[in-house]
Order: sequence, then C-alpha cells, then structure tokens
Amino acid sequence: MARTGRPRSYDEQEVVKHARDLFWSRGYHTTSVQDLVEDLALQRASLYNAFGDKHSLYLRALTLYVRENLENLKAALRSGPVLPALRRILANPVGVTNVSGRHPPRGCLVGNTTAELVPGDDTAQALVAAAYDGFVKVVSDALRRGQANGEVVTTATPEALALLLQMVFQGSALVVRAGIDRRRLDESIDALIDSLRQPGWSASGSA
Amino acid sequence: MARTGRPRSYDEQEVVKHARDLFWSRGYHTTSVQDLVEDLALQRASLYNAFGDKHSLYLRALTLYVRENLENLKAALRSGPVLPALRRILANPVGVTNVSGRHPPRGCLVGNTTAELVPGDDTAQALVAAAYDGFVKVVSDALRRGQANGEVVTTATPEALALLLQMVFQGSALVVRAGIDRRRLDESIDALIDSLRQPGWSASGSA
DNA sequence: CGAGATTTTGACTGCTCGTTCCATAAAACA
DNA sequence: TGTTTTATGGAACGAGCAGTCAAAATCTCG
Repeated sequence: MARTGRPRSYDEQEVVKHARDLFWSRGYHTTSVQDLVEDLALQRASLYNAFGDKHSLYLRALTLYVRENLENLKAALRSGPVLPALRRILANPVGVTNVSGRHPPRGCLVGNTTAELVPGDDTAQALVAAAYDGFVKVVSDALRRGQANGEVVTTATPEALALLLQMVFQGSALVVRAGIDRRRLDESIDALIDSLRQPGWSASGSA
Repeated sequence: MARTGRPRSYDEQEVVKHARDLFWSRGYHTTSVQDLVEDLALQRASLYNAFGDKHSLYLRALTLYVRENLENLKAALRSGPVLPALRRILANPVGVTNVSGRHPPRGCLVGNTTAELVPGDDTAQALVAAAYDGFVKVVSDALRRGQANGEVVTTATPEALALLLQMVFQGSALVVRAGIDRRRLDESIDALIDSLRQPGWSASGSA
C-alpha cells in the first residue's frame, strides 16, 4: 500500500513536538497559527490539511505531552526507594528551565491547560482529567509498594497521598513559573517528603 | 472640590468587582471587551475612559482579588488553632462553586493568571509574585504561632511549610477546576494536615 | 440662564485572527 | 508519457478583536 502523491516536506511527529513546545511556552491563545507556521516551517495549508485546525493540533500536542510524561514518571518510579524518586520529580518540575537552560519556566502543560481552557472545552477537560488520573494511578502504585516496604507512612491511603503529591506537583510548576527561588522550593519539598517517610526506615534495611 | 461634568452612571468599584468575576470565570483572552461591556452595563468608551484599556482593567481586578483574599486569609488565621483553619482553607479553595452554587469551579485567579499570562507580562508577574509572598507571609506567621503552641511540628521552618501549603492550595484549585471529586480532595488535605500536627497535641491543652 | 466640564452613546477604524481556496509542484501508477 | 493523487505556496476571506472619535447629554458654577 505505497502512498501516492507528492510527499510531505515535514515530519508529522516533529511538527507535533514543536507545536507542543510552542503551546507550552506561550499558551494556547497567545500562540497564533501564524506563529506556528513560522516556527514549524510548514505551510498554513499543510497544517490544516494534516491536523484539521489549531484546536486539534493543540490536543495532539497535549496528548503527546501527557503520554511522554506519564512514561517518564513510570520509569522514574519503577524500582528503588519511592520517596527519593518522588522528591526528584517534585523538586524538578517539568517546565523548569530545560537541560540547555534555554526556556524560561513553562509550568506543566496539563496545569496550564486546566487554567487556560478547561472551562468551555470538554475535550481538553477530559484529557487533563485523564492525565491527573494517570499520575495518581502510577504514584499510588509506587506508594503502595513503599508502604509494604516500610518506607512510607501508612496513615493515609496511597490514593490520598498520590493526589496530594499531584497537587504539590501542579503547585510547584505554578510557583516556579511565577519565578520562585529554587532553594525555597527544595526546602518545602523536603519537608513534605520527610513527612511521608516512615520513622526508623533505612534504605538498606528492607527486603 | 465638588466634581463638575456629567456624573457617571456606574460605580467604579462595582465594575472592577464584576470584571474580576468575569475574568475569573473565563480567563483573560477568552473575555472580550465586548463581553465586559455587555455584562458590566457600561459603555465601551466609559470603560476606556475610566480604566485605560483591557489589560489595566484586568490588573485592577486582579489587585482587588489579591487584596480581598489576603484579608480573608488573615481573618481566618487570626486566632484559634492553626491547622483546622488551614484545613478549611485548603479543602474549600476559592473558585469552588460559590455559596449560591452558581459558578462552575473557577480555580484561583492568581494561579490562572500565572498559567495564562505570566510569560511576557511583567506587571502581572510582579503582582502574582507579590500575592504568593503575601500568602506565605501570613501563613508562616500563623504556623510559627502554632509551633510555639506545640500544635505544629517543628521539623521544618514555618516558611517552608507555608510555601508547601501555597503549592497545595494552588494545586487543589487546579484539580477542582478539572472536576475532581470533593471527597477525594478532602482525604488528601486531611492527610497533609495530619502530618503537620505535633503528635500528642490537644486543642485545649495549650496556653 | 448660559459657559465649561465630564460622561454617555453608538458608530467606526484598523488590525489580527483562524480558516479556505486554488493554481502549481511532485510523487505513484498505468 | 499521461493520469491520478497528494502536498505546497501564497493570496484571500470574513469575523471578531481592542481601541478611538465626535456629537449629544447631563452635571456644576457663575
């Protein structure tokens, strides 16, 4: 089933990635189709031909973002002690200046979407709700493991703790975007993680 | 110094309040000047005459929001045990359907502003940063009092705990906006508050 | 009752937005 | 080589945007 017709001059996946970065940095409404066309190096008509419209492209970008981040989260929590991994995740929220240090803090695209367009956009609402649920699912599984280990306090259900961590995660992305000092952020995260650690637990003492 | 000229047909304070509600529910970019004019029952030219432009009106609305909420926060933490008050504040975040139950969840206007227009809007950035600092200041003062009382754990500085609470507050406003179940939210908040309570503390046993 | 000051009223102005269209280009297939 | 299919390049569209303007209205003050 070879494809006929003129071949595309761009890579669809790459365009979605690039769009995700643009929407992430600048938000939905402040990113115009003109901006997209200029930065993504493809023609207006090609964009509409391939993705339908601006809103659909945004949803594609958001979906990619959610999938990638959930996979990273899973990988980070797959093995080893849970709490140190969670500390790294919370204290280094997505959107903090990138490896290259090129972006200003962008927050979390899911959180940004929640704030910017969830009221009145049911599709986006469903997507972000699924993203939140995914986070809670993965983190609560890890916490359950930690509780069984004796690493994590058992004073609350894994789900309740996971949702708490979700809120802290979103909150940290926000305050980072607002320009908070990283040192202060780290102190707060440490306080939270410490409060989740079962007293008397030592990393080598389990299993 | 009596004022000459035709009197205004609207109350400036009321207009700012109404504008705050509109921006709060629908965001900056999705609220057009047309929307404002229709809902606020004043003429376009009057709006521009009184407030300069849309952006300035938004800043006025945001400033009002910040001032009012900070005063409410102070009042809620003025006396009595700190942790129950904080629990009420976190579990019933601003923007949860109003007393009348008329609004859908609106989140926190400060958080929404952070997500929607902080990148590229220095004035807004300064305002939200000041709002975050104000919250941390008021809450850390209350926590310090709680620590002196023996109500609150002393495993972290009041400032670190206050910032943590700020993040949870912002996060809860977000997940509520995304439509989370209130019961689950309450469980998570309770878990956090419980972890801040000094073991063995009883309300009547102090002072 | 004017004269001066300020607001109201509602039409109007550019501009930018998301989206569409169409002639041309470049591939596969016959 | 012609036909078909898909994408490109660029111009164009209507709608809605934030913001402006000038005439009419309504007040204070002399």
